Amino acid sequence: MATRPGPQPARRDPLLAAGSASSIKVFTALLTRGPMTRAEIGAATGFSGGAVTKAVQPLLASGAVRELPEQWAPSGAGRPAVPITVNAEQAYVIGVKITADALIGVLTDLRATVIESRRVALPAIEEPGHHAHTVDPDDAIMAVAELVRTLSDGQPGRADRVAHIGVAVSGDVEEITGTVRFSPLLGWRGISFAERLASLTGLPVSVENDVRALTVAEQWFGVGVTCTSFAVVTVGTGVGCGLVVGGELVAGAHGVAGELGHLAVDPREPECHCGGTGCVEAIIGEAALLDRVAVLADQRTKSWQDAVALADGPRGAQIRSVFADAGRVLGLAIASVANLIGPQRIVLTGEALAAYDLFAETMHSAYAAQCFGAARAELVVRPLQFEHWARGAAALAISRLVCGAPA
Amino acid sequence: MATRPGPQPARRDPLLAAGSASSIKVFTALLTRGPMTRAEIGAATGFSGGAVTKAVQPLLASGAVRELPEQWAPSGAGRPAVPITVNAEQAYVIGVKITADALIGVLTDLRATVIESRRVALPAIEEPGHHAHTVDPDDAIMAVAELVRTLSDGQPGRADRVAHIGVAVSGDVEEITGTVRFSPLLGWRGISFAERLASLTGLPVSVENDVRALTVAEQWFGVGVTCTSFAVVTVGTGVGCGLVVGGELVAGAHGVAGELGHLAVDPREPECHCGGTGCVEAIIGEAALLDRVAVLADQRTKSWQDAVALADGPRGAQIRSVFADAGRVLGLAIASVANLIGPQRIVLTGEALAAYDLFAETMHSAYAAQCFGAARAELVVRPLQFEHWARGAAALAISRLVCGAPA
DNA sequence: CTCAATTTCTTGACGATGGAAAAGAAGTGC
DNA sequence: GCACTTCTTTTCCATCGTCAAGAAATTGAG
Repeated sequence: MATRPGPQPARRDPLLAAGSASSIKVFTALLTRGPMTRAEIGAATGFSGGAVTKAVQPLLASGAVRELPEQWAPSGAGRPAVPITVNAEQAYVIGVKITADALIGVLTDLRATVIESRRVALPAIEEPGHHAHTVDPDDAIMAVAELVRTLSDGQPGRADRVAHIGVAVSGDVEEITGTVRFSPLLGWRGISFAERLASLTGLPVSVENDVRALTVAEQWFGVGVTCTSFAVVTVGTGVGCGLVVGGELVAGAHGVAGELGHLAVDPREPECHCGGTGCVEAIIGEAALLDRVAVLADQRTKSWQDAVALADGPRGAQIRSVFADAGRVLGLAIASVANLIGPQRIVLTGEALAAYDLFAETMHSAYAAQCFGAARAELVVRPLQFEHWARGAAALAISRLVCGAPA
Repeated sequence: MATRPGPQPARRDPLLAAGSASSIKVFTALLTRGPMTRAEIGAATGFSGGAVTKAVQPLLASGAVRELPEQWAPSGAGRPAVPITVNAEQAYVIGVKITADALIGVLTDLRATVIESRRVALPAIEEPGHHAHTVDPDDAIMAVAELVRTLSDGQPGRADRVAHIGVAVSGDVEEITGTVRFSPLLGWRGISFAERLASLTGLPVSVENDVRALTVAEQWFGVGVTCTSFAVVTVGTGVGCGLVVGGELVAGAHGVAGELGHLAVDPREPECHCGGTGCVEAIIGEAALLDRVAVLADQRTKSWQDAVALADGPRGAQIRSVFADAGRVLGLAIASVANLIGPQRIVLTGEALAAYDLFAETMHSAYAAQCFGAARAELVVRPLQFEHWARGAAALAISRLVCGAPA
């Protein structure tokens, strides 16, 4: 293997280089559960007071956290508590989501608050015999590097603070090495994405499956703050699912897990592209559903929004019943997750939420009916903003930055 | 709450009372991975040599483990290694499985090797309006206590060594307190089983859901020895599933998990007793399947064996196709587990394996077809002996005895 | 037989970790 | 100012596990 020339992978990583295990624990607690006083940190982490003081000291010294002018303290009797907060702007991360036709990139602070977001179109290659267009991996990597540069240079001095890049790709990703094993959507196979992007940008790069990245975002900054066991269900082009059990993201022994889209729910349905029969995705995935709507409306539909719009037109009743039926299937699929894993909560998100009003009722009732006993996890519906996927990638980057691991 | 009189709950537990965390780790490694030399223990647990020595010392002193006359060492150069083994007979446990019409109890050593097993019939109560008979909980507890006594007294001196009782019950069990929240099969609701049995026997008692107990057995003495992520699928009266993810048994946020029997796989099927539609259990559970066979054979069938026998009689072809169809559904259900969790292996067991030959082919092909990509976990088919459920309960007792926790 | 070489096991010093308890700090309420 | 409360810091200590040195027990070569 020849060493690739170009900017060295600088590895600016060690944000918490001085961090002992307890310091990292305290830091992540502060990062995810907002400003807290030392006493609260102790309660939240289970550490004794003394241990908290010891853990906080190096964090203060390194500028990772700072004390707040105590203002908002409830000020009862006793010595006033000093709230401590993470210096969220001490470092930035960039998250990029790669879709078949565009890149979406966000620059966020350590709390995953989006500071700037950008979308750039990707040139598509029409491949003969392939119904969807695919993306050239070299083009994509160059374009991501360019996008990273643009986001980094948005403000003077900003570039120095960008500490990590997270990339979210649909498909099978080997997270340790940041290699895209296989992405049907993009037509990629065995692309050493992280390595190549790191060498182009000089920054550490983490690559993950998009649904899993979104799940990491929930784990750190969403329902995971109060839950050790939850699922994230996404419905859009595909139907996916990220699982956190016992506080840990479920990776799957062979890198595959959360393939909710390929549960078999109806033997009458035709074969799915995966080789299975009656797959959820083959019924309520974008392609299947929009096709069905298009046939009824006698008009091509390119997005969930289009389809929703048609539900008010002629044959609206039939179109609405297509959505209602999809809602039922989705409800059953979510119930399968609840029955099998028993998570505390299930977050529902994805592009299909544009049609939420059209399928909510049947989804909820099918879900409620199919859930076994007490398995009925609380459903959290999370409408998807266009940069959410990229923010998931940013959350991935933050988690790597804080906890270390793959680069 | 009046304190119940009778023999005190003696809590003979502290088998490893002197056990520090590392000692317990070493002990469980020895228990589950057989005799090992100190060097091997170090490799297996990740401890340094010194740490192993220190951890082993108290175990040797307390008689928990012993050195073996080194015989079987591969004897290369260097100081010969001394294999160390758990004193499996230093303590016994008793595992009891409660079914609707009988108790099955086993006495095992610490390696879950069955030393003696017994089955006693339970008097059934016919309840008006209830299609199956139920069991009076008081009768059952008395009968279990009696069974424990019988197994304990099988040999002089044995009773003193019995250290823990595990009980496996179908249904919803709160393991912490050993309370049976709801068992439809037995018709129980809110029975403080562990507490009452402990007070009757003077021994610590752990109660668990039967499928989960079987899963603990696999975790400690089965596939779990080489796997940190696996599923146990049982098919019999019901269809259940125990999950181990990241080395931890999945309990479910509300105590419910692994309800594989209530995945929806076919909207054409009638409603299941759980309120869902197209549940796996309503298609291939004992009741559903035997009914279908009975109709075809024009003859009542009471067990899987009966049904299998009929497959050679008149209308055998049709009966065989019933099994084949059940195999297909089972294959899809198992694939759902594989697709969602991505375990390394899936253990298939349960009474229905009596009919394995009749459904194996369709099951395997449906499983293979429905598994998404690399999710195809290795299937381990584990024919069920009649005391396996009870041995699961014993494994539960061992795990509690060694790791502490609920009593 | 003697002597390296080798591997296993033991021991003791050391650093890291985190808890308990006491002391100190900084307020409130009277 | 004084008691009282609560938060934070400090000090001391027990535990844990690594490291390095050395003791023990064997093989195999000379």
